[in-house]
Amino acid sequence: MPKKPTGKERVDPASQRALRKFKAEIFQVLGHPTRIHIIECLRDGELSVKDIQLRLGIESSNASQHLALLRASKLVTNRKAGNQVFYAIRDPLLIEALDVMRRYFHAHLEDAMGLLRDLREDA
Amino acid sequence: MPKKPTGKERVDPASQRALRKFKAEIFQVLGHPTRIHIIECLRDGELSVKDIQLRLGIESSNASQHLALLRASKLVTNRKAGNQVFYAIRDPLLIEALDVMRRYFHAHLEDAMGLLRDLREDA
DNA sequence: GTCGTATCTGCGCATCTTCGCATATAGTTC
DNA sequence: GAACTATATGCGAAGATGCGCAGATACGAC
Repeated sequence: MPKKPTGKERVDPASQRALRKFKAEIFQVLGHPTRIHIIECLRDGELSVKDIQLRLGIESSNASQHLALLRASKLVTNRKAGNQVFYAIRDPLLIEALDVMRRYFHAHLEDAMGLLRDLREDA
Repeated sequence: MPKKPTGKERVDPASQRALRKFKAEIFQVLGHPTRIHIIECLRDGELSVKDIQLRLGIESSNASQHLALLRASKLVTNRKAGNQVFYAIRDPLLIEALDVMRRYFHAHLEDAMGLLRDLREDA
């Protein structure tokens, strides 16, 4: 997609709308603490649903529902192995993007919650 | 503050939970097409509410509500100038983060193609 | 086949979101 | 002061979301 130095690019407005909707859906999927937690757990490799459920301390149905959302938005992949299903982050680019977001979060933590000034993150 | 001196976790779980909640709130604010649109419009500089409302073609109350959310989450700043209020992106780091996300979005545009097709069929 | 475990899905309920309309507040101009 | 524009806020309805529980499905062990 070449960029035109002219003022306005002529792109189909419907496509623009659809692209924004697509972006918003991705962000919305990321917009829940449990799903953030799941993705953070998957950062270092795949996990079974049971693993995730135990780590987060949630109902299995709840885990399933969140995983279904992550699956539907193509953020994760699922691999069936015998009795269980293993989930993993689909594209390492997502991790990279989240790392940049993490820089933003930490730069503005104090704005939103001054109580957590002593928060540290292990790299 | 309950801390685990095990060496495995260096941050207490309550803070971790709070941090995830904070991240989720930011993502959720980004998780709406209208707010995505507003931020994209503000990319190149500040705009008044009226400008935004006209560009997006939405009710002024609707614009105000979305801007209130962006304001509450500290993603934008608002500057009152006489009769009107100008909004701007607060931290260029957000733009940087969104650019990385954009790379992710474009890498997975195929996933969005289904959306595009559905939208075209509606129109 | 039966039993036990892992995962998913349907349902009901409570809560949150989003929109437009109406109204309120602030600033400018006369 | 009145009249006008620009933003913000309250309200209510329609829809979306999240949770736990119960039930369904799939797989392995026996």
